[in-house]
Amino acid sequence: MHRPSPLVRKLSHGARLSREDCERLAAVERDRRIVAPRTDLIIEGEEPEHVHLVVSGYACRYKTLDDGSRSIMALLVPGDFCDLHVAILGRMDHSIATVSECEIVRIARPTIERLTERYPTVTRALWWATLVDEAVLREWLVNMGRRKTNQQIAHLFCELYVRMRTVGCTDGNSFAFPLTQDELADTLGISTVHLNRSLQKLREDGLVEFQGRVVTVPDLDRLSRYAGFTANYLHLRVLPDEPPVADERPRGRCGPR
Amino acid sequence: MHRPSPLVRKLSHGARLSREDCERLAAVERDRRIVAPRTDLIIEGEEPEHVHLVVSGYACRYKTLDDGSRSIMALLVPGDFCDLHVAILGRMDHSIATVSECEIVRIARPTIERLTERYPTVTRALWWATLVDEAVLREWLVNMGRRKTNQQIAHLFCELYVRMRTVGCTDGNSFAFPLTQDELADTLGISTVHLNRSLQKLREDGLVEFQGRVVTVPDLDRLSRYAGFTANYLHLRVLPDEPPVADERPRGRCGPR
DNA sequence: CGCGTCCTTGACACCAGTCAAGCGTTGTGG
DNA sequence: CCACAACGCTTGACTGGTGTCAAGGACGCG
Repeated sequence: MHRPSPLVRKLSHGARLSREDCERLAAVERDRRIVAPRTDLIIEGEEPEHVHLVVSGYACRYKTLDDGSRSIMALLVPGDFCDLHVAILGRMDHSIATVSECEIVRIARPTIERLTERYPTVTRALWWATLVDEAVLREWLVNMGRRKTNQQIAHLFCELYVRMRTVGCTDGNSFAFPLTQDELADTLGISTVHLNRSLQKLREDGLVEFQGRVVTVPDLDRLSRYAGFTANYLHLRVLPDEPPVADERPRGRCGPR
Repeated sequence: MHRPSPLVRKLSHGARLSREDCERLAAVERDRRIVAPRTDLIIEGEEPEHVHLVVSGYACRYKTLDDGSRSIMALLVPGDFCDLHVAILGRMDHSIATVSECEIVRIARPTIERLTERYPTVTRALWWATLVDEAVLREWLVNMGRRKTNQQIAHLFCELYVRMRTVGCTDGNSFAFPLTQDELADTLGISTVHLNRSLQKLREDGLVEFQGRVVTVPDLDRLSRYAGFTANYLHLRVLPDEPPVADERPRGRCGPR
């Protein structure tokens, strides 16, 4: 027996998956491909035939406005679907790109449909995943609207730490974080310069370390208190006290191999 | 034959509902109750037994932070579900309150489950509705992050005009908008004073009128261009050129009666 | 070695938040 | 019917957070 995939780890918080369910999900994940960093997977306006799933690395949802500014509306980590919704909505209303090098699974739409027609538990799990995505979006909205910059950054790091841990992609107190500061600024809705200075403040206060595409959170409790972070909106079954998995990837990578 | 309910009008953009489907949905909407303005329907942390649907009036999703500030993460207008997700996620991660006086339908969870088990088209329509909610959240994130205040306000008004029109709640160029400026500021993530001054600017420029809980958009095209608004993320089948419905409610109210 | 990408820093302007007061409207009770 | 209170909108003054522009520096890659 080998370790479960990020997807299975994540979905097991959303439904009680039988061993068969897990195997069905695993079967779907077989066809993987490596995608270079900063590569578009889907572009706004397309009507893709495949659903994409991140197995390792970071991807993001984004939109580019008329004036050239960019908004990153979601970070996709291992176990996250990129576009489960497109089967129903039809046309993409935003683009998706890799941030780091990624392993991506492409799943034909009929495969998903077959899965959801036959296995209600799997359906429920997928349903759950998209609802959690929605909850994350709401929290980001709160973050941008009503928290001050430092808290906002800290909050994002708390969230990512917990999300990465639930899919087994943390290494002790650290996790991979391949975004440039420009990209991070675009996800927080602030300017690069301001982000840079705020980050320095957080480092000075010993709340986070940030070097070489790896973020370290020395004391998650302290950072959470600082940011006003609670994991409730992630709707994890096993609460975030779940001990980090023992053996993990070395620095700068994320996802199983 | 009487006019379709806001819910049915809205969902018909998401799936090709048969007449029977429409009747099933209408049946569910029979048990209505009036709720006073500024009343909580559900509070963060609860595990409600019912799903709520807005038939008339405005409601909102919101969170209150530790420092007392409030963030409004969604405006719910006629035809919108408040908490379809709670059946799967279990616990509410935010609260929902009425803004104006509302007509609210309460639907027992088993009723929803029965509906979705038997009628795939209805299921698809509900699925679609929650995905549109998610798309709206993404657009709001863009709005807060990368548009300047005036555009941001204008964009929200464009969105609401189109949403209200698709459920038959506009009156020519006008629609009900019962939020106070404090509430509007909390949904845009800015301060009341700043909002007030920005609003005045929009009025001076003749882009929107705003009086007595009614917003008027004299020229939707102009406002859309100003705000950088496109309706694509609302995923409506009939594009927003759809002429406003002929007979409509008078000022200050919304929703059928 | 040289170029490009990303991070860092300084200077400066201005957008936006806060505090505080005034005004208008509404509704309620004497 | 009027007075008062409550609420929401508006305004001014002031401060500080945040964006912009620009330049320098560190690092990695070809």
